[in-house]
Amino acid sequence: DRLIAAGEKLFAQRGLVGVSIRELAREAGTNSALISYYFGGKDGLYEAVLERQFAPIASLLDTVADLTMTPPDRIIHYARSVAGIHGNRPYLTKYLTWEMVSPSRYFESFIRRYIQRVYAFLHRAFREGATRGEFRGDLDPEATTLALVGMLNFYYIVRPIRQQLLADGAERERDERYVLEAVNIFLDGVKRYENEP
Amino acid sequence: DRLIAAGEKLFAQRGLVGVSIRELAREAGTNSALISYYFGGKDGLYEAVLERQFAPIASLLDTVADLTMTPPDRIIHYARSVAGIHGNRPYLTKYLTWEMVSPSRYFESFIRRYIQRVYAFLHRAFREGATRGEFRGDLDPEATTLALVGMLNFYYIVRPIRQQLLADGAERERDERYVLEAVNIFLDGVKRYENEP
DNA sequence: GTCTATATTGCGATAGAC
DNA sequence: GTCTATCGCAATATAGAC
Repeated sequence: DRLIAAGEKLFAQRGLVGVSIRELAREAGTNSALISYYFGGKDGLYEAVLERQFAPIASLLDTVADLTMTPPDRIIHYARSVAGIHGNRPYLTKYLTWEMVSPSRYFESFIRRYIQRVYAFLHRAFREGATRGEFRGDLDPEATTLALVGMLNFYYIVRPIRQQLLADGAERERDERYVLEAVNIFLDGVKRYENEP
Repeated sequence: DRLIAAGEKLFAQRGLVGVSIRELAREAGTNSALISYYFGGKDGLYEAVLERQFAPIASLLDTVADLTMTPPDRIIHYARSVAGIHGNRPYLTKYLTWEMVSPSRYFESFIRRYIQRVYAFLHRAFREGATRGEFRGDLDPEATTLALVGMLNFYYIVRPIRQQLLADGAERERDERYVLEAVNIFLDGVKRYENEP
């Protein structure tokens, strides 16, 4: 549907309250009455857009939650998946950020759930890694989780600003290099000392 | 001025377009005509609020840019300062995030300048640390800078969500613990290997 | 300086033609 | 199913009383 495509673009740029139904209709090449007809109003279109944006995340969380992998491998796999998701969905970070800075009425229903699943997955990996002696035992799992999630997500939040500073193509490759380097730093900082008891 | 105080609170919660001058006037206990009288309109009030929020940052950047310190100490000092600033200015992260997700017309004028100064400071610390042999020589300074800034700033972005998950007081102390632990992980991940040439 | 009252514009939603 | 026209409302800004 062209209206959803228009919504994905405009809501990402200016948020739910920043876009009018007339703009949405113009972008989609139709009229504003169809938004009410198909989605019951502007909020309904926004909800449909959110669902489209977050739909593939659940399945990728399933893939990454393979507990036969070692905790460090799980984290590396997770980080690579994050890069893949954001590569395919350039607006996803925008929606996450919009919903964190000013939650819509749809935040509680499923965005919060996605955040909790990611958090639980990483939290568990850190606890298991510490038990198995792969990670330092003195780390607070909550802080460690937030540090990793922050390193990875903030990169995509500042992406538009960064692109203005360093203009050129090959962004996809640059994103992958960043994720690998960040995880590298993180895992070196998190791993068990050689002489730790 | 009570209008600025009202603006700091409401703009942080719902952004520039999400707040009406009537709400601002009600929050300040006056009427909406005074916003135009004193600030020339809603945008002018928003600009005044932004200036108040970002004013103390420049001086703190000066403090932290003491080049007699070693690069690792500079980074620790910077991280502590970040925690201090956000402790005193609970809305600052909101304004940074709002301006990153949907830049207002004031973004270019001084928010971008603040970002560039922080970036330049950290970038320089990493380059010098690598030259002096305190940090690994194979790290990309840009990625390293973004990883650290992301670890620290993302923590404050998700702070409201985290507080709902883990309800209790003593937040200030928890913030400091997080910053110390994150920097610890980061510096361990970034430091020169023992047997590196 | 501070207020009320109002002019003007743009919003979301909908009625009704086709 | 898609359009135009419009209703009712809330937005910002301002004129003018005090």
